[in-house]
Amino acid sequence: MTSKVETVVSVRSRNFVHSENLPQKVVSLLYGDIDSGVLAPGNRLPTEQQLAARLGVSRNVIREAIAQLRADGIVEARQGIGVFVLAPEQRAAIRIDRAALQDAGNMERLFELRSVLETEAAALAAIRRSPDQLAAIKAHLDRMSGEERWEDGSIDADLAFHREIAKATDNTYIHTFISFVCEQIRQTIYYARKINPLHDLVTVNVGEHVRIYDALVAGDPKAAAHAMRHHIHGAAERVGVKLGEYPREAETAAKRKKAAT
Amino acid sequence: MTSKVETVVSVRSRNFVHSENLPQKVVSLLYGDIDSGVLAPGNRLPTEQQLAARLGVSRNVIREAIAQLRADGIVEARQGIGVFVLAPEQRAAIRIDRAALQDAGNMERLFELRSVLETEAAALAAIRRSPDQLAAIKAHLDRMSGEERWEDGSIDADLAFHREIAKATDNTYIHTFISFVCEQIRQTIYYARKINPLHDLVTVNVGEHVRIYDALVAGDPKAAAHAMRHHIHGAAERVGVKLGEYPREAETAAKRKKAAT
DNA sequence: AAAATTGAGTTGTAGGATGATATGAGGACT
DNA sequence: AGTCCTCATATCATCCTACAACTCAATTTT
Repeated sequence: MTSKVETVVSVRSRNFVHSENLPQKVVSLLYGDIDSGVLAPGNRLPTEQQLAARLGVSRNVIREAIAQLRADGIVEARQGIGVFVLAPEQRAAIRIDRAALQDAGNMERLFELRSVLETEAAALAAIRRSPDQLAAIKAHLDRMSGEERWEDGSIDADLAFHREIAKATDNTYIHTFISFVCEQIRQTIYYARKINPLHDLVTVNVGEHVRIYDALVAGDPKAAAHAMRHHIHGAAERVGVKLGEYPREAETAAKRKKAAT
Repeated sequence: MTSKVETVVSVRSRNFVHSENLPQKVVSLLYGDIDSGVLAPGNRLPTEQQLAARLGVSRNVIREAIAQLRADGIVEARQGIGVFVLAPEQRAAIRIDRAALQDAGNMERLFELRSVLETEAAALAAIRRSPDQLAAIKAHLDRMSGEERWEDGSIDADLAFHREIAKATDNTYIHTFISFVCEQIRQTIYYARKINPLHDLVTVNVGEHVRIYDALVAGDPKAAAHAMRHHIHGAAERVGVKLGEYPREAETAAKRKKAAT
């Protein structure tokens, strides 16, 4: 078999809460210990037997959990010695706790990341989009417009619209990252709709998308970036999140006080 | 025990041929079958026992391998039925061969993503950075300046500088994403130095960093973004990659021909 | 003192046994 | 005939024991 070095970007476990595996629980637990510093980088994990005994599961479950951590680059297992926590620089693993996304503050940060990524992506897409990609983007836009209310289909079309733009950047990495974020957004929206019914501002939403699309057609990166940023800020507000001022256009914000973390 | 749903972005590296695990081999094998279409989306995998018998390993090994595929969102195991290959849309898992990073084109895309992310991050950091974070950034800058040539230590300090800025955005997601990209960059640089010795333009490099730092101190997001963008384009050139024009400042580029993907 | 041996501890692999869950076949009842 | 129930079967999920391979340190031997 090939000895490739691969990079895997993965969205783990969709919204099925139904039956979380035992190994998954162990993974969450160990992740928590590592994040909270109980298990610092360089530390050795308890032995598989100890973990099995402490958590009341079999050693196989522990092994599957550790296999995942190892696959994610969080720990390193050395036969005959033990399992060790890797330094954050080495681990290069992103973990987004989806439960944390239900916090409004985290949702705000997620939308901010989205703004950062997609604003520039729109500018790139405006320059590079092919006619075919324009058509695909238009198709999603039409599908979105067809919906009367903000239903699931509309959300799917909305996100597909954004993914298509990301694809039009002709940059796999940007596409990958934005797809990833979009998936998070989808989960977040599903949750947000449970706690408070969203405003049915389809008209506004579609209008914002149309402006983005027009900028792409015109091949105007500046306009595309601006329209995208405006849209994402609007979308954030519609799910109950208020983003800060546009960083690039509002230097005055530099004077506001910032509490140290 | 918590019932968290998690999302993980991970770098998996199995270039170490020395001790490739049995489960890793099985993962590679199944990945290959899925990629090549032998196992199409919707198909059911052979049962654990069949796989174990066919590959001559124990079921535990098969289980660990499948657990990883499941963690990556490639397959879905349903108790009592079997393990099924997910459709690419559902799987939301993209595999990037790191060998591809050694292609100049991919390196260019990676730097482009970096530009997208860090430009905006610099603007945010200019607004939000705390005094402590400024000090930390300065420390990395000094460490970088101390090096005579572009050695490993200098590279580490360089990347740490960027990570610290990402951290100063006060946005965990942005920080995480940029850290991830930085790690890819590090791998890329190590490779790039093998094929052709890099230019030792430490002075230039440090100068660019100083400009970024000054903008952060001044709290000027526009200047920070501009300095960062300029720096990343310069850094890309120093490793032999020429990025396109600044998308936001050069609308004229919209007219250039673009071959469809 | 240096080298070889031994032993304990740990992860890696093997294989069986049992529980949980989904599917489909067959029969009983309406 | 159609519906519902029960049961056998297939499969994953978990548990268990045992052994192999590896590392390290203490012990013994040279």
